[in-house]
Amino acid sequence: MKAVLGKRSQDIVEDQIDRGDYNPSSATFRLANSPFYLMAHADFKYHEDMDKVLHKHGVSKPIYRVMTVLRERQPASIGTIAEAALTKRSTISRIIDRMLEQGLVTAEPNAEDNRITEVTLTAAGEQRLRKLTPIVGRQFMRAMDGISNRDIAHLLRTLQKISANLSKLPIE
Amino acid sequence: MKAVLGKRSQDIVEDQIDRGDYNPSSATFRLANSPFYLMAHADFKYHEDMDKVLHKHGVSKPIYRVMTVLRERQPASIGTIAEAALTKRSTISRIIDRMLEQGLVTAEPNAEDNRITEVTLTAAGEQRLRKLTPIVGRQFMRAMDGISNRDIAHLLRTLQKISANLSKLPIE
DNA sequence: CTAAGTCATATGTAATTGCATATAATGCGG
DNA sequence: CCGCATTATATGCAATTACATATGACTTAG
Repeated sequence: MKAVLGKRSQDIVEDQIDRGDYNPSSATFRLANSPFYLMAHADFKYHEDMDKVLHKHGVSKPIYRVMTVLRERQPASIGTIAEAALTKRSTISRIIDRMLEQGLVTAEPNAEDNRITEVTLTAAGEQRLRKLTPIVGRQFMRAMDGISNRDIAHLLRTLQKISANLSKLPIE
Repeated sequence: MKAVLGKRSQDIVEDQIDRGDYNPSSATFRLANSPFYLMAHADFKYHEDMDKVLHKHGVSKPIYRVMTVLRERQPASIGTIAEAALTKRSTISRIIDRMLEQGLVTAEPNAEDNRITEVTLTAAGEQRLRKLTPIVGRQFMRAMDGISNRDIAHLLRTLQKISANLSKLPIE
């Protein structure tokens, strides 16, 4: 593609052609400048410290994630939880087993469709979650130190666009 | 902190106090507006499709991640790879075993310090990586569709700040 | 120069996850 | 109303991961 008058060719390359260094297929690509690597890195560090604290309260990372999903919509089916928690259904099925043993949730068949298992937080589950919330809140504040709410809003918009793009039909 | 003349109090609250809805301990918090959930979601979707394609080429997600680390610095020790690949050392040790079986890497003890295992991509490993690169590149372009390079640069800066914050001393 | 301490990796074992499949319930075409 | 396809979950089994610990190599105090 040729440069257009009034717009530097560099801009055209950067904005519309190949994403330059950002593209993992670029010769000058570096992980430290890769959006997806940095997302994974930030998410990893965020949970790394937190998991240790959560474990002291008998809650693993996947269990915590299921609890946060249930906080928003209850009751929820195994499939719904799996999708929201980014985990396979069979795995969620077993995580719910562990949560049942701990008395954190109940699991009842749906009255209208007996195939569906409806999972609900128990009072104990709700209480456990409330206990953990401030810990997670502090970690969040720590992560966002020195970042304006305007920048967080911008981050959200970009991440939402990326998620939406990737929910369209896949490659190949 | 007091309001400063010339700055609306709303800005002060939004920029400096409690992060409002973004904070996981807020009563109005929603996963769909949570930066860390969205990072995990975007990263998950990004790899979900890609892994299927990579598997056809005999490369799993962790193996691919190790290869991208090695592309940047070679040779690299088990510990170095583990840190960069966000995976435990013992796990990397076994992943390298599998890569050795596939002839993707060599592993030699460091001449000066015999404890260290130096891992290097073989010619076959380099070739495999080159073969996969355009596939990953297409997935990246798909993810970033409709997002300007300016926004990507902004995203990077914010993610780098978050990572830096989380690399400081942990909570509790 | 030696013994204790530290460091890097490897490995035994247990737990977790995912794939493939089984089971059971619902929906639908005829 | 029947049988076949589909859907939701559960489970046997294999692979992966992590924790705890072992092994071997370097480092350093004395």
